[in-house]
Amino acid sequence: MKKIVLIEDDADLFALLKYNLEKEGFQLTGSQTGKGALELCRRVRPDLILLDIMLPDSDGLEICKGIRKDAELMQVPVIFLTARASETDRIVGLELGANDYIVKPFFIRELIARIKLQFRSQAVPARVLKAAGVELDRSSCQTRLNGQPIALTATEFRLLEFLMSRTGVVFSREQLLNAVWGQDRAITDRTVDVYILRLRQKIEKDPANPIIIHSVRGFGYSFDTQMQEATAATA
Amino acid sequence: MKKIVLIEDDADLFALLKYNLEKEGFQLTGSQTGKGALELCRRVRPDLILLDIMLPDSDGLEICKGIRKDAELMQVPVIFLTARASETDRIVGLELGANDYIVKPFFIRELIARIKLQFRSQAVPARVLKAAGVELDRSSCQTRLNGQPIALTATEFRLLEFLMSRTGVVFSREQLLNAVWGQDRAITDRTVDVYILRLRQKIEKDPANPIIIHSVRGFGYSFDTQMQEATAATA
DNA sequence: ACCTGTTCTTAACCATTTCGTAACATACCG
DNA sequence: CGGTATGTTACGAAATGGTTAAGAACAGGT
Repeated sequence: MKKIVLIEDDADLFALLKYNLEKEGFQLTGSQTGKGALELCRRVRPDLILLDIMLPDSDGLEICKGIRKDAELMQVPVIFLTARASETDRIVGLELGANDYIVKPFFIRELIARIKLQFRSQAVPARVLKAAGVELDRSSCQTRLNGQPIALTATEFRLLEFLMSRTGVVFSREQLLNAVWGQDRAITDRTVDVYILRLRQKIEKDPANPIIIHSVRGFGYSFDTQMQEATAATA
Repeated sequence: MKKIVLIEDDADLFALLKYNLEKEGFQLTGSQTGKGALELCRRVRPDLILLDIMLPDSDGLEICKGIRKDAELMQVPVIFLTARASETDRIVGLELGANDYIVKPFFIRELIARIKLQFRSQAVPARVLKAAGVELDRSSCQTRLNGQPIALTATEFRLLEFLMSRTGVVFSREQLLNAVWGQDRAITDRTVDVYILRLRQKIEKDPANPIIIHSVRGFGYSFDTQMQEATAATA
């Protein structure tokens, strides 16, 4: 659960924001004065700070400067709440390290959207396909089976990637050739069989009885973890 | 000078934005269709992308997905231009990697503020890249290995810098040439190999068995300290 | 402008790995 | 049983990447 610190002197707005943000699932701590705001932040270690720029006893901009100087808080995103659009220039122009701002009056949903934006852009988009114990990382071109790295050649990797990107879908050899080998190739469709074999040997527990990469007679192949065997199993 | 790509189908708005953003000192390229937007971005290498969400021929959200999948554009901030506030939920909620959005109609100054915000928050981190005992200082262009300064040529430095700025990501020779040598070069991709070799000789303990700069056969190279060698499957 | 040492880029060679195919073996189906 | 689809094996061809060497381009000093 994400922790947010709110520094806002207007009691009504403070209560309104607290109510709505908690409803949204955030853990809210706050202060209605600027004094001690920094100490509060250091204590709480929030994931985000909402900072009113106009405070009766101190300046929001000063507090932000303090945050950026503090080694522990340096990285925490700060969203300013400002009363006048004309202030945005100061917020953005100065080297304050503000991450965003919002002009009062604003819609709560707008604020929530901007809060989520901060959390989102921090998260590195995972480019990993995962299914049936097989992990395929598109950025590092690595493949793991139950955590253990396995060596795939480039073509094997691309084929597996394509199959895993649409699990459960059966592709004909023709389609696989187009997708993995390219449109203007000149190779036999039986080549696909060989690569399916190689993949099975590398990722199936029992390559002779594949349970991940299935053959669909007359149609093609599919990566499918759900598929049930039609024939009765013997024990 | 910061380069911005603008994808906006409304000709009037396009012209208005182009005028104002260029006046502000940005270098603007753009397209009024969604088609080819990705190619445009790849060619221009913008520092920021402004993307209308509603395009006549394609979906801005799809373009954004494409941007996030492209290794070279992955990190470029995207600001959405949206016609309705209700769309913001989609922008933020989905895993699109939008960095900000602005609801039409908007004040130009507001947009400019948000653009600067992106550049600001970007500029803060990573003056020094550090990994696997390699320290690379972007401002002084100095490199150290385990504290000891090592001499890199300009190209070696840029290549290492690019690889280190995205550790774990595999780049093709083509991508590295684009990123390090520039898009309108005319050199063989094997040149990359030679530079990789030189970097290895300078930073790897055993250049013949590199553990920092990895070759990923069929794909390219990556700077990766985590990578574990995949052993051939044995029974 | 000239010299000089550095850096850049290419070409070539070589060891390996990977690719694609044919051939053979086995399974499935009516 | 015959015919077709798929599994498996083995092998030559092709591609890939590491490495070396050498000329071209460049930069800095004089």
